[in-house]
This record gives sequence, structure tokens and C-alpha cells, in this order.
Amino acid sequence: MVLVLQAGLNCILNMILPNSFYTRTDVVTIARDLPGKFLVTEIHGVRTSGMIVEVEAYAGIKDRASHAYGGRRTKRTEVMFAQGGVAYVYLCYGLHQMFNVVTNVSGVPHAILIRGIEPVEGIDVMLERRKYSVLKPSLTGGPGSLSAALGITTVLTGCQLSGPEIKVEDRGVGFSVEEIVACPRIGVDYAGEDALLAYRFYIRGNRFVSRAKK
DNA sequence: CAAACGATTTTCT
DNA sequence: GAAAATCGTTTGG
Repeated sequence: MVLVLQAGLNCILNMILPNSFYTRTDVVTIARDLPGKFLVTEIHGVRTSGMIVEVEAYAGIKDRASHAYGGRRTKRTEVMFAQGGVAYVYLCYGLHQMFNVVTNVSGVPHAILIRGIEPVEGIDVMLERRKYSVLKPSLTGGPGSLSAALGITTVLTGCQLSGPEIKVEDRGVGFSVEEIVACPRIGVDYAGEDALLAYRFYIRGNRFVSRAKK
């Protein structure tokens, strides 16, 4: 009885997002829903997690900032065409692992880049992975940094986001519209008019949100 | 097959 | 604030 109650409670407090969360067709809406959700990894049995605080939406074939712009379908981008609910991890600048959530139905290559998390579980492990001695915003602020802290690499591309290696959970944390800031994406100046779209969302005032360059 | 480049981070000045 | 680090992916010849 106790076990059942605990399982039930755990289910309510740590609900793994269902596939229907990701297969919705508006990637911007999904992106706005992600801040406040929890990204959990279990790599070689080691658990680390953090609350998502910053994301960017990439709207597929019509978005010049997207890897899938124009329907570009290559070995690297192939996973973006999968049904929503899997990971897209790619290497940037030869050294940074970028973690994305694939969304929309099969055949529509939409994705959301996770740009920042606030550490929650396994902080000691994250410090070790990053060779940090103290917790500071750059530990998990920025897309390459959070992947390194959580142990996410390109080998996890294509993984289901319902586990076991990677999970995204709703733990009942929510934010009001005023607390979620919408603004243009970072590092996509090459995208012309699409660079102006307010596809970046972050939690106002959170220390783990990356700063836009000037 | 060669070459340019990027949804970045860190370090040095 | 500028520059280096660093390599898989993509594109062009």
C-alpha cells in the first residue's frame, strides 16, 4: 500500500513528459512550455539533473537558422525528421555537444535547443565532469556547458526522451507569462530575417541563462 | 578529395 | 573585448 502510494506520488511529482507533448505541431509553443521542466540523465548509472531555464526553437524547412532549412536531409539531420520525443545531439565548433529536443510529427524536422539548466541532482558529478571546484552559472549555462555537465554526447542522438538515458520531467514547476522572456535567438545572424524571430525563451532573472553577445 | 565553417566556450589582455 | 581551440558536416571542384 505504501509502495503504491509512493509510486503514485512520484508519478504525480515527477511525471515523464508523454510523447504527445513533443508531437504537437507548433514548435514555438512547445519551446515556451519547456522552461521549468527537468532534464534528467543517467549515464553509466550516474544520475544528474537540472531545471531547464533557457531554450530556442528551430522551425525546420522554413527557418533559415535551422539545420533542416529547405528540407536538407543528411546523415546528421536525419534524426530531426523523426517523430517528436527523441534527442538530436550534434557537435559544434568541433568540441561542443549541442542537445536538442526533436518535435512535431514524423517527417517535419522541428527541434528545440536547450541552452541552459539550473543544477538540481548530482551537482558533485557535474562539477567533476566540468573540472570546477565551485558551483557557478557557467557550470550549466550555455548549450555546450550543460551537455558537458550532464554527460550528454552525440552518441545519444536518437535516444527517446522518456528514458532510460535521458528523461524530461514535469515536477509541477510553472512560470507566469511575465516570468518567461521571449527574444531573438543567439548566434544566428546568418539567418537573415529569421534571425529576428522571437524564438528564444528564458526564465527572467535566472542566473543560469546565457548572456547574448554584443 | 579539399576547404570552409559553425545554434560556442575559455582564456588571455 | 579579442582570439584561439578544434573537427565533423557540408559543399564545391
